[in-house]
Amino acid sequence: MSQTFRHPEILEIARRERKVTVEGLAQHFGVTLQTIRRDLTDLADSGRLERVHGGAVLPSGTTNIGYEERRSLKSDAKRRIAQACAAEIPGDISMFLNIGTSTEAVAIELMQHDKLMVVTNNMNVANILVGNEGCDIILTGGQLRRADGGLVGNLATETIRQFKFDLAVIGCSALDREGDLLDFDIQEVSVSQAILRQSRKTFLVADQTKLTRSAPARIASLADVDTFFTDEPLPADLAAACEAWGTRVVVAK
Amino acid sequence: MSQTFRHPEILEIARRERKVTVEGLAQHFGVTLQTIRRDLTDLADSGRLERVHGGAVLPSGTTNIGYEERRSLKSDAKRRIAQACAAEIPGDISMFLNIGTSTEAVAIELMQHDKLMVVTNNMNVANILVGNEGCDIILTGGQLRRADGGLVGNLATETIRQFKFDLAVIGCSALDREGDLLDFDIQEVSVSQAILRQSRKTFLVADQTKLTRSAPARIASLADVDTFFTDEPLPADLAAACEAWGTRVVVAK
DNA sequence: GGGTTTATGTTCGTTTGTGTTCTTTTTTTG
DNA sequence: CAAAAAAAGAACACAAACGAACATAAACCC
Repeated sequence: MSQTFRHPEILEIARRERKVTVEGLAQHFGVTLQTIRRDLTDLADSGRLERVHGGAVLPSGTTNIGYEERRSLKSDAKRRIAQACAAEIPGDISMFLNIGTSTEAVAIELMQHDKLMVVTNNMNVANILVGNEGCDIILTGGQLRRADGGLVGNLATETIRQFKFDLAVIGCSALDREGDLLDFDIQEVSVSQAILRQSRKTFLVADQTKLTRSAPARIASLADVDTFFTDEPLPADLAAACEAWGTRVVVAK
Repeated sequence: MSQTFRHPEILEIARRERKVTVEGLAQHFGVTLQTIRRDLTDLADSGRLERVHGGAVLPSGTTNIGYEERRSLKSDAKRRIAQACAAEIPGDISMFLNIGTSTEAVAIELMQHDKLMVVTNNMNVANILVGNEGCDIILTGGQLRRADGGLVGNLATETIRQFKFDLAVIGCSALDREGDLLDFDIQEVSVSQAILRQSRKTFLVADQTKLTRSAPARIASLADVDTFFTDEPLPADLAAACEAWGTRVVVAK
C-alpha cells in the first residue's frame, strides 16, 4: 500500500468532522477525485476508515462487534449444536448458562421450555430468555463487558457459590488436542470453574472451530464434562480419550 | 448492503433518542422518505435496528419488557425531570441508578456523559447505557423481574454493600403528604435503603402522579434526600417541610 | 543517466444511490 | 367492521460515484 502525506491528514479531518467526502478532500488537497478515492480505499483496507458512497466515516467500534456476533449466532452449526443440547434439557430444573455465543444459541432454543430456573452471567442470555415467561432468570452481578455482554469479576464467582445447579451448560474459547478447555480471560476461567464445582451435571457446547484455536488459560478437562455437544466428529485420538473418560460426545445432525 | 454517511448518524440518533422516525430523519438529512426507508431496512437487515411502523427502534432484547412503560418513558414530564437531573450530574463519578421508569429516563439523558461508573439493579438501565462507551456498567445480581426489568432479592442488597457511591439517583412508587418515600415491594425497599446508606449524595426523581398514589412500604423520608427533581411545584405544606429539612426541590422547566 | 517504481491524471464503462410514481400493506378512525 | 389515512414496498429513470485501464510524470536506485 502506498503512503502519502495525505493519509494522516485525512484521518485527522475524519476524526474532527466524523466524516469526509471525496469531493471535499479533492478540493482541499487540490487533487482529482480518483486520487482521493484511492486514498480512501487504502485507508479502508487498513481498517482505519469505513468507506461509504461519496466519502468515508470513522469505523464503528462495538456496533460491528455486536453485529458480527449476532451473525455467528445464526450460523447453522451453532444452531444445530444448540438444538441437540436443548433437546436433552428437561423441564423443571435449575441450570447455569455462561458467557459465549454458543450458550446464547442454547438460550434461544430454550424459549419453549417450561419451569426452568436459569442462572447466568450473560446479559444476552437474560435478554433472550426474558421472552420465556415460564423461566425464572437470575443474573449474577458483575461488571458488564461490552464485547460479549458478560458479567465478570468476583461478584459473579461469589454469586455462583450460593447455588447448586442441576445442570451447567458452558462454552469455551478454545479446546486443545489433549482435551483441555481453554479461555482467553483468566477471570472468566474462575467463574467457569466455580460453575463446574456447583453443578451436578455438565454440558459443553463448542463447535469444531474451537479445536483450531488456542487460548492461554485452562478451565478444565473434557474428562470433567458429562456430555460434549459439537457439530463434527472428533479426531480419532480425542474421541478415544473421551471414550476412556466416559465423556459422551454428541455430534449434532 | 449499501453504506452511506447517514447510517452511523442514524444509529447515533437512535441510541440517543431510543427511536427514530422516517419522517424525522428525512427532514434531518434532507432526503426523501423512500431513501430513509431503504436506510432503515438496511440497518434492520444487519440487525443493528429493529424496524417498526413509521421508523425504527434499538434491537435490545428487553424491547419486550414493559412496552407500556416505554410509552410512559416518553412522557414529557419524565423527560424534563430526567434532563434537569442529568444536568446536575458531573462526569467522572460513581453512581447508582435503581428500578423505575424515572431512573431509566435519567439513564437516557446520561448517554452523553463521559467517564461514569454506573451501578444498577435495573436491566433496562444497563441495556440503555451499553450504548455509551464512556460508561462502566456494573449490575447487581438478583432475580430478574419481568414487570420492570429489576434485579431483586438479597443478592442486590449484598452487592450494594460492597460499594460507596458519589451519588445515588432513586425513584419510588409513591410519595405521601408527610414526605415519606413509599414502595410496593418490601424487597425493593431494603435495596433502596442500602443505596441511601452507601452514597454520599442522593437525588430523588419522581413526577407528581406519585403524590396521588399510595404504597405500603416505607423507604425513607424526603429529609434523607439531598435534591428532589419533579415536574410541578409541591403543595405548600410539603414544600415548607422540604425547606425545613434542607431538601432542595427542583421543578423541571 | 537509464531503467524502474510509484503516484497521479484522464477516460470510459459499470455500479450504486436517489427521486418519482404507483401499488400493496398496515394502522387508525368513525 | 369497513373506510380512510399513513406507511411501506416495488419498479423505473437518472445522475452521481466508482473502479479499471492506460498514459504521464515525478521520485528512486543502482
